[in-house]
Amino acid sequence: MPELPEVEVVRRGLAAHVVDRTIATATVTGARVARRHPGGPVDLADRLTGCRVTGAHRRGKYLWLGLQAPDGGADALVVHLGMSGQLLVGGPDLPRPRHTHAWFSFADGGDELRFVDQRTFGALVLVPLGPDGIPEPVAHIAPDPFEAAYDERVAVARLKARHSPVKAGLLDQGVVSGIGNIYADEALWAAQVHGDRISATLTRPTLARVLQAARTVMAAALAAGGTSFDELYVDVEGASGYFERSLQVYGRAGLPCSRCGTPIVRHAFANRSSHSCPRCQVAPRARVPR
DNA sequence: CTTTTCTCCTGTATGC
DNA sequence: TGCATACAGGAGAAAA
Repeated sequence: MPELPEVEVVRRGLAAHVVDRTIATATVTGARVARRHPGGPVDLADRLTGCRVTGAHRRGKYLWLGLQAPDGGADALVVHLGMSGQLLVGGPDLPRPRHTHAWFSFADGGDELRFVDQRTFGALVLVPLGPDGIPEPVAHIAPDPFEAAYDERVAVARLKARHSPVKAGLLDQGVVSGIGNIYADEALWAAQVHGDRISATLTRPTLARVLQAARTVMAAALAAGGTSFDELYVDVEGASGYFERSLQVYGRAGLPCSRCGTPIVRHAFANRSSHSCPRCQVAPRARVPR
């Protein structure tokens, strides 16, 4: 997290607050935030200076700002929020939050845009934007369920080809993008499928049901402004969403399943945790090593 | 080639 | 009170 709904909330904020403005100065502190940028932090800041922001875009959990460079070239500032990244707008006279790793002022003298990231898994990259409109750092992930380019049959086929737990497939951004640990658990609960079931052993209609559940739950979360456990997951003005109160399994270990009353269980999954209803979501028989 | 594990990071909660 | 440890987890590299 932040996952697709939270990233989309941020994208909408950028569209409202940053698009059609021109960057006057750019500051990027430290190498880590620019570690994916070939030229490093100084090059990143230099190339942002004077750019006009032409649009705010998203695929899955990746965001990018379309940019018109002073020389007329089309670039994209690709942003991944990682675990704790935030894009916040704030007046230039207001103190920047702790863990602000980059900030941009605009020629109109209005609010700055700040990239704040406590756990530093987030990253910024500036790349040329090709004619297909998808920046190179985003090209390796699959479309998310809200894009016109999304094809459910393709996503089902990819899941059907995997010999791994279906939850691992949902989390693989090359299968379908935008889903993280929270919405994977929520989608599997809604579809009444246990995440440890081997993807290839599930029927195509079942896999389609899981994907549709993921889309439905993420749409509901977006309508609620996203999920916010604390101040880390907020929109560009720092406001929290309220989907947390609608979560059915994530973070609800020991609490009754809203469908059947059985206590929700939490269990280890790939060095993470999964949450499920032991009655609604039947676990696969443990594979016995021999 | 596919799948799993490891690693990056900091604030908060928990246990002794 | 102080210190060690666990946990949160996206995604790419490394290992299996």
